[in-house]
Amino acid sequence: MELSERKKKILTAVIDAYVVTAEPVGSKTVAEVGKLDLSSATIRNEMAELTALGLLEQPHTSAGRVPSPKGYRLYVNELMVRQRLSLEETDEINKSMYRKIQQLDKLMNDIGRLASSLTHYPSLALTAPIAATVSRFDIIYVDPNTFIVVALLDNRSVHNKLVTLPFSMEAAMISRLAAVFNSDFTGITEDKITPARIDAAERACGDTMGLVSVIAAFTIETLTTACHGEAVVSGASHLLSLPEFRDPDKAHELMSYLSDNEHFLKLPPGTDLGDDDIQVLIGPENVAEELKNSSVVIARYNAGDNMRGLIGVVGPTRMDYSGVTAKLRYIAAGLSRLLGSAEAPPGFEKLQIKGDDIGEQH
Amino acid sequence: MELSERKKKILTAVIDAYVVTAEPVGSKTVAEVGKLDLSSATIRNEMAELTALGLLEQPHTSAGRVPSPKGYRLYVNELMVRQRLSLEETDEINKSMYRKIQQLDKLMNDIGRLASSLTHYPSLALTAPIAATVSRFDIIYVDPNTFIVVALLDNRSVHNKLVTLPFSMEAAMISRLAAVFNSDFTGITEDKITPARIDAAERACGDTMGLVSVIAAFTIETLTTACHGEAVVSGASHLLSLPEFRDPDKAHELMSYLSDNEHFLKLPPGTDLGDDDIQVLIGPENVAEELKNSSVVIARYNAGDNMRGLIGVVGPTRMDYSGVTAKLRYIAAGLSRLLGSAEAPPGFEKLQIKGDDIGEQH
DNA sequence: AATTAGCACTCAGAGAACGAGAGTGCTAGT
DNA sequence: ACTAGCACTCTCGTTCTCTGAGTGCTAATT
Repeated sequence: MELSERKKKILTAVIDAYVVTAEPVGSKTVAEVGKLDLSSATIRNEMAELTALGLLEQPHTSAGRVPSPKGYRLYVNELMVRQRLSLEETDEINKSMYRKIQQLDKLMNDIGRLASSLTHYPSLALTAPIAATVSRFDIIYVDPNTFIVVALLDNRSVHNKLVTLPFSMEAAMISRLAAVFNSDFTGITEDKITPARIDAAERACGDTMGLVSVIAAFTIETLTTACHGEAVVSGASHLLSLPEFRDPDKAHELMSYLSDNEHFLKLPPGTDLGDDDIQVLIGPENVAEELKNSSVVIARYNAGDNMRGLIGVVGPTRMDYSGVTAKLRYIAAGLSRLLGSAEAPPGFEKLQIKGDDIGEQH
Repeated sequence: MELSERKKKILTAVIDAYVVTAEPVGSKTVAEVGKLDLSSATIRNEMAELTALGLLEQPHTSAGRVPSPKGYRLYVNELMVRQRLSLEETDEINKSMYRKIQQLDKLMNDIGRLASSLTHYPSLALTAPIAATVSRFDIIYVDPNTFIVVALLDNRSVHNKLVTLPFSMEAAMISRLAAVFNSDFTGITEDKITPARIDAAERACGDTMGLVSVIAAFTIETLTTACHGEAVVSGASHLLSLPEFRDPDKAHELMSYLSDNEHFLKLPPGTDLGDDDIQVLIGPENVAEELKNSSVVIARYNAGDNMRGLIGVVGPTRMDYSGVTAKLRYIAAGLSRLLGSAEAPPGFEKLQIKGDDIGEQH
């Protein structure tokens, strides 16, 4: 069933007003802000019909109307104008994004923080789990008791571990270990590292001291954590300034849910983002009980096969969907662009420039 | 002025009761739980005197008494019995601590979470800034456009960076770079890496393509972040279950303060932990305005020269100081022990065992 | 037929009034 | 030195009332 143009306008007006005030919206208010030249009585009739359609709700008989989840859904799908960010906003995003791109491990944190401070909602930033393999091992001999294992993964991240031995060992062993690992442990996923394979490697190296086991264990650990995906939640305290969370119990419920970020690791596979790279989950559309009264907006970023993930915010169903989606879309696009350019990854030029900067500072 | 034994007992009783109920404590309650065989009237008189001494406070005339910060201070300094942890508790701590000790970078996070879940207060975990130097460089040639820089720091942590070039370069350059960096950039702190030194290194290597700059910049970055110290706050949502933070504004104030963990980076130098490795800051003793109504308990861990830091919790002044200090003390001691044993660092034996485990699983 | 003005009705929320109960300080008695 | 008793204080929860925003409906208007 298609809504009349007028009903659409009224629904939009109700949502717009409710988003800023968090108070039920009356017919009079709609008449004023809605830019329709109608009396409040006419609007009352229309609003009654919208309520009958389940797009609006009435907290109690003599109160104004509040958008229902279904109403928000319609708004998000059809009515919402795709907002453009102001120059100041894009500027701010760009600046924050380019600044800290260097440390990739800190990136998720920073992006989350950015999203949160931009939208004033708690944000979540997560990387999708992707099966990784080691594409190359190097083992650095430090002293007879110490060596460093370096593993270069196929997603171009580098991991290392310092190994200290309670006995000494000759340097030749190192090169044997490196050779064996490079031939037998590269290009395979974590589950392929079987005890059989480890045994074979031990024989191949003539290792009687468990060195192969140590390196294999490090490899397994590296691959699992690399695959694991990670979730960070930032800015949870923003919730407390929202009227819907003035009830400390409500706030507590959601915040404890958010603080266990394991919950969100399960998110990416389940959610299909469809054509657009953004998805809005309104109130009861969320599977988690704790989120049934809140909305989640997530945008996907996609930096080649190496790195994918989501960036999103959590807020009350009364949310500035237009603004939030615009901001998240922009951040995600930036992230894809920045990380995706595999040829000039985390900043060769930038690093060089940074070197120069330092040169001038001193 | 020395308090009579009886007054001490009464003060202790008031604090003990207030800690669990968060309600002003009346003379009758003290008479019951205080184990003194006195009538409430006598206790009333004593409590009046304690109030006059500023150790107790009265929210209003016809209410019971509440400990003042001064009262807590006295309690913490003299009255509090040093609590022993139960076997279950130490077990739990030990288990959680040994489990995840492997990934040193995740450690702070996990320890913070542990402290928080144990005490039910928000926790903060931070590492002290310590000047670091590189003790050894290695550069791994991957392909003509790619190499990996590995830096072993004097605190035995290893850092690396994958560098991708927009042009190709011969392998010989790599060894020259490694040699120069190992001779000229080891054992020096970040501020010694001057443009002059970089220029000299560039000439020494015959580097015209800025490779030295890239590596130098990486070194600087590594050293500064290694020095920088880090702070993580976990479990902030615990605040919301406390009666003193039922007022959302109060909760919001403290939580936003906590969520900006920069604040705590400044903490360690300022605070002198005295003889004992634990410190309690009660209410107004805190410098930060936002903490004037809360207490902070911090314990220091010290793992040799390589790693020092603090682990602490934030809570209302009404806090189970005895239990919290005991737990933090235990965690900090465990941390010192675990990290401090530089000879068997992040788990050689454990890793080996882990390898075996995996062997059996498959 | 669509819109509007008018009106009676509903109901949440703010404020006043009130009583109960916990706790106090003081006095007089043990 | 301690305690029993008592008058007094003050918060907190309850009840009650009143106000006002907002509604739905009807009758009038365009």
